[in-house]
Amino acid sequence: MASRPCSRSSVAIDHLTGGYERLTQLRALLSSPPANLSSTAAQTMMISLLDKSLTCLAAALAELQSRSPITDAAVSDSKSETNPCKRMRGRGKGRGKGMKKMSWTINTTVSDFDGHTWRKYGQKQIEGAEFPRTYFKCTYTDDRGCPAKKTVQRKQDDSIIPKYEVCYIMQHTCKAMETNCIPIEMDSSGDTNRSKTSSPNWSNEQSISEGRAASHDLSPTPLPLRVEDMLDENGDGGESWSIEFSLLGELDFELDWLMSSSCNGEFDDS
DNA sequence: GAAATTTGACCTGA
DNA sequence: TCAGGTCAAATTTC
Repeated sequence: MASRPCSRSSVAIDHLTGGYERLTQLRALLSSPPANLSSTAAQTMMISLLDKSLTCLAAALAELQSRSPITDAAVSDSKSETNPCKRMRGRGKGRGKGMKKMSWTINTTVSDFDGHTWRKYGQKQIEGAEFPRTYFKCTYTDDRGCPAKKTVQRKQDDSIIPKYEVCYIMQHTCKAMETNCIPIEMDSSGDTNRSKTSSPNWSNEQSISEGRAASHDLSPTPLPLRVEDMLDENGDGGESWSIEFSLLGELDFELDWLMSSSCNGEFDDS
């Protein structure tokens, strides 16, 4: 049983708490929408709340990533051959030093919420997968040397809303994350300042935005908000844990933290 | 014209 | 040998 990661970082807890509070407020808003608000304004507020929740969660992830001790337990326990996070060994041109990188996965219906800009650099049909895997790297990889990458794998799912497994690899060094938990401004101006910087173009039929759009079609019916902290029970000492959120029965994302780094702090061989 | 995306080829670890 | 990650030229978009 891995030590509870929450105890490692009060900052991460703060971010998680902030995200939870916003989700709670969102639920309250859905349960009893203010009568003086138009449906459009209410939806705008909901979207704003949701976006801020997501940025808080992303900030928590970043905090945990930057503070977590390095261990190779998770890597050695990699079982999933289709999970890029658990398989990353630096294949490809000019690589091959056996680099192992910090990574974590998020199962989500909204994969473009992380507030970063990404450039697609590849797409690959993965064996056994119905949909191709898409490879992104930070827009600033070239000019700022930011090592952050992510892969997006649409998962086979019978539901209408597509689900994606987003694997983040390495942390952004290009800029401070735009993920600080900002005090909620419960205005109804309609200006949500929604982040439009991430994933500017989801290629092909990969309508990731489609999932986002669907997620915005929120029903006023109060639905359960569930936050579960599910620590890894493998008991192998690996720094692996996940937090699953299920919001409104429509939006869900699972933070599957995997410390897949074991190179004594050398995250990259570049 | 610059930037981003597409896509086939290439490379490497398993 | 194969699967998967990356490169880079061609193409598309703004």
